[in-house]
Amino acid sequence: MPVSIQDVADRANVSISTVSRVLNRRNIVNDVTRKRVESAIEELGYRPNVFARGLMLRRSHILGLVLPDLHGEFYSEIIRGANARARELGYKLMISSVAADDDGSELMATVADQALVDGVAVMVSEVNARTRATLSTVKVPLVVLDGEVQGVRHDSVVIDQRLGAVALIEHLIRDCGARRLVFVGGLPTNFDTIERLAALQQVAADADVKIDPGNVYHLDYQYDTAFELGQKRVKEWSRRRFSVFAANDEMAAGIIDAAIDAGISVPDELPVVGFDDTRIAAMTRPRLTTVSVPMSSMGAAAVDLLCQRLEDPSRPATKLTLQSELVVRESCGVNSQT
Amino acid sequence: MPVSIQDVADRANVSISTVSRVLNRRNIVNDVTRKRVESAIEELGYRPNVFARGLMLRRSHILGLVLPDLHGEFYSEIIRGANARARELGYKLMISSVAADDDGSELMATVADQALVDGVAVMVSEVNARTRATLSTVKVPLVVLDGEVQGVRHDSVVIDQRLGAVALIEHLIRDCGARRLVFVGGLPTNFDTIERLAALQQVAADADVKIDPGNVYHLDYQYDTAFELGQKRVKEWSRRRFSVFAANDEMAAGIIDAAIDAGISVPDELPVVGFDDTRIAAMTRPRLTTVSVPMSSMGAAAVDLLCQRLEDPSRPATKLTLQSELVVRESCGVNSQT
DNA sequence: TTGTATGCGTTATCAA
DNA sequence: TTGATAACGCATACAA
Repeated sequence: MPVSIQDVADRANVSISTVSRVLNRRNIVNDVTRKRVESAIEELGYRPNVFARGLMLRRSHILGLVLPDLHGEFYSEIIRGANARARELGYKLMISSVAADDDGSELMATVADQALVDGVAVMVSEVNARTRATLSTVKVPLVVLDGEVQGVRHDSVVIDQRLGAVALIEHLIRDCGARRLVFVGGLPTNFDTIERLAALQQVAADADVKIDPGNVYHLDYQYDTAFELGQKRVKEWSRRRFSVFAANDEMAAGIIDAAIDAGISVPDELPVVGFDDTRIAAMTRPRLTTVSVPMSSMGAAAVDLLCQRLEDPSRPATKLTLQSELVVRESCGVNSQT
Repeated sequence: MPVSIQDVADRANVSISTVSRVLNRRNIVNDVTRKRVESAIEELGYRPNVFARGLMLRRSHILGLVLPDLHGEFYSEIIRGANARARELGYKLMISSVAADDDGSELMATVADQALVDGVAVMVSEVNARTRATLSTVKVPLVVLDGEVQGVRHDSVVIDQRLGAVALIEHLIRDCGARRLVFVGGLPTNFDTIERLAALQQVAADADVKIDPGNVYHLDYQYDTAFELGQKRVKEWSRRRFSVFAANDEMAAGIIDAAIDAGISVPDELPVVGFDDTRIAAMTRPRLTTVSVPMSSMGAAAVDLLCQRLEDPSRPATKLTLQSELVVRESCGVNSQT
């Protein structure tokens, strides 16, 4: 049933080498024979066997993309960006996700599965000894998304959250007059949470604004849990003139809705800002002031980096930094339309 | 650099066949030799070459998943479900998306790329002659998601939107007293839009409720365009006591926000319902009455079907139907908590 | 229980 | 410009 290069050769009365040549470097074969081979290919509906070809060329033209099972839009936007670029460059994408709370074994299995990919982009929500050990076993070009793994040679694409976060908080403090802040983040070990909280603390210290450790909450990036937290705290926060910095839009939306349900006006009685600038940010009322993070660009950049290293393996390790950007809308109290 | 089965054999002082045997979990290998081979494998960090193996076994253990570039959450939920099940069954997932407005050539290219997958699940936003022609060239097991392709042998998993849609509209008419309806859908050629509109028209006819063709809008499933439409129409709709049936949650959210911005109360002055029960549905105020659609189950089912056919190619074509379900919240005017 | 030899479909090397 | 043939790494029928 499967038609091989030999079948084509037979039908065109040539050798398999000739068929292979019209397939790959078509110019070095006589016009007439080429036509003959081409129509044989056409008639037989011949497609080269990917495995045989991969065996020879040691290339699959497949890239791996390993993601933690993230809060929705991030996830899909990275895939979208990576997918689009991969197609442009003639690659396909193999995707797997490993649970955010993975103990490392799942990542291990996933990475081991990558035997056939030409390169792999990995996003780990948390870098620890185990992930480091696992990633050090990767034999193909490796790109780490949104993080760095010490002691492992890899390119990386990171988002400079710092700049956007700093701009956001400065805006909150300087332009909106925030004096007391609440931080609602993900797990304390989460890379993004760490970065965003660090930015907050730095700017707050500079501006002589207090962050009480009791006002740092670690949730799970979900709307529901943030909403529940909001239900409990929102009145107090409002009374004490707090402003809320949520580490993603979804949690910000949860807080806002809890406030509104409690009859508290956002931003007048409680300013709230988010992070990521997902579609949700334009759907809340008031619309979210947030930081836009180039998610799909990150996916595309990862693919770029992978392909570049594939072409030039000796290239020095590259770290690509993408900028995040403050997006001022209504939820912070100063609607300076950009 | 790449360590082959021969290297392992050498190191363990056995032949490659023995290595191959311990690899394929054949218990027909002496315990002592097996141990020796296993530690050789371990020490060398040997991984079987996927291509060589594929060449022999004619199996890659990779499944293809082709999706249109859909409205966010649908897309990622299907991937999530498919990915999880694929892992359970020992398969990997290759994902590609083809633009919803593809003229067919992109789908063609994508499908042609699937040469190495053991099977492929395809979701087409629109079934036409061209997609049909393209899909008929697929040589591996094919599962069509949310649609059927005449004349092409394939399994399929569809969501019975009809039932959920009918329940939704009956609820709107019977329980909420809707007498005039506006439909806001996607493109007229979109499968989901067609189904949902058909359900609407059927129920409306049965209940003697009018659907003026002028009140059927075809947008693009996005929040923004629905919001814009809402800005123009919401007052008139409210004045004339219309209810709005949006074909997805995102557009419903757009309409609701436009209404609220215009000072129109939802649902009191304008009931609005959505479809899909995405996370957005719980984030609107009022919360959306909608129809829950088992998105991730669809992905998982697709993988199941693929694997089943892989095991038994002669199995008759299967059509798996997943049920959708009415979810009553607040946006329709009757908050009968389920 | 283990080893030898063959073939899977392709590209690459070399000779014609 | 073309053809014969040797790899590529693995699984397997068959021999030992």
